[in-house]
Amino acid sequence: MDPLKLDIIQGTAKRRRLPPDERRQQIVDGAVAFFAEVGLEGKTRDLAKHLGITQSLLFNYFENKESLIEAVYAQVYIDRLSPEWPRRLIDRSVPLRSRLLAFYNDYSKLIFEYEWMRIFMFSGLAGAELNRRYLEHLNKMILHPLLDEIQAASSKSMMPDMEDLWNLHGGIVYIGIRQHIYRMPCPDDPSLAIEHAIDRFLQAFAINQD
Amino acid sequence: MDPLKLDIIQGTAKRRRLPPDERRQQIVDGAVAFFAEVGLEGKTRDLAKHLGITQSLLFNYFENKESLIEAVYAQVYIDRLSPEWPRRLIDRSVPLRSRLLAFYNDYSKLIFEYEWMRIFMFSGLAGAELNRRYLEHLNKMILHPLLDEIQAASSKSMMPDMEDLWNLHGGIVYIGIRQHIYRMPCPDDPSLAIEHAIDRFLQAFAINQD
DNA sequence: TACCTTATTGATCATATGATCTTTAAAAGA
DNA sequence: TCTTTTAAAGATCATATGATCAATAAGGTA
Repeated sequence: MDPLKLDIIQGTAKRRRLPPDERRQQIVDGAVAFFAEVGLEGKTRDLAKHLGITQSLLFNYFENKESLIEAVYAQVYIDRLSPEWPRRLIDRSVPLRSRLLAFYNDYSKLIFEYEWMRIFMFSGLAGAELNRRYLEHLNKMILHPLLDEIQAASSKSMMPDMEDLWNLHGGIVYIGIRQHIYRMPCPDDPSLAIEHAIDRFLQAFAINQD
Repeated sequence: MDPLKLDIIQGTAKRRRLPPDERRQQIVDGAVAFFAEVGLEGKTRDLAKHLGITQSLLFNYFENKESLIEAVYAQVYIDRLSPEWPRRLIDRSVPLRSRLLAFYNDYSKLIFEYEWMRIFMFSGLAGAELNRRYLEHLNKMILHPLLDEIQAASSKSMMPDMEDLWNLHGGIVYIGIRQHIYRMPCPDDPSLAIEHAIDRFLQAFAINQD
């Protein structure tokens, strides 16, 4: 076991000086894990204990609890939506099915993480502005272009609308909700379920599934 | 405006005696609305203010905050899963599609309620035992029988598994999540989206959609 | 090694919070 | 109208919690 960890448990840990940037990052990392576990109303004393530092040290790096949570949000939300996807999703040199599979397999790897999933849900329930912005961004940069692609590829007699696409999206995201919010047993690898969901969707709109 | 409500706002409300059963129910109803809004860590003083009573009165009716939350859980969870559905879902005198439509239209009416949706999510994140039991019950009494029905109706070459059914279920439930957790604009009536999702599902498994 | 800078600690404050208990008064019955 | 019962309020307690600040010591530097 890490000797520092052992010292913390035994209460015999010596005071350790870290460069401010490093300590700050350590606190944010710990806060992400901590708040993902217990929610954003988790107590600063518990977080400090979890980190093996004093509670007062937290306020040396963050003005108050709110700004610490802002840093947690930033760490969790930043770069979740890769700027490459909007381009790749509309690249018609690649079959639509391949694009959908590639996107949702990448995307699920990101959002099916314990910390992301739970902090997203906690912040959503709390009505966080960042949450709202994220969903608007997802809608505008991913889902709308995607709907255009799917509509372009589908037969005119049965075009999907945005609500249909949300259904595809929601069915996939729900795997992560089952796993990390409800802690239900789930497949280790969701890619097969994702593939099937995408294929059912494409089939319904008579889209070539080669 | 309700004169009592006005009195509460103006702080001129007179003390009102209610029969204990009635007051208790009033507290539980108020607590459901209150905790759905702010989460289970909402403060008893805020709840009391919301109800127009003193904070101490809460503890006249509930031993502690935990037992009040238990009462909230009970009110929200009890009778959500009608005992009729397991029977109706396996009634093969009715077409499978009709059974699915009837079930999910009924079910969505129940779970797409603001209070239910949010308290379910709050309690899920908190790891409440009742939440776990509810999902096990849903799995055993609804989804498993449903899978049997769908498998019996589908062509042998492509049978859905439980993960496929969770995908259908999740895609539908996600409408409520978008609406009440993320507060996104959603269709007033989800029945069309539900119908389309069910039809895509049935089509994929070559099930008669008459 | 001695010194200096400053990261970290420990003590402490003000307020918030769940819970308790005595006092008050609303409503029913004599 | 007076009395009785008890629902409800008001005062209060013990602890929890976010935040502050002076004291301390780790680790680099001369």
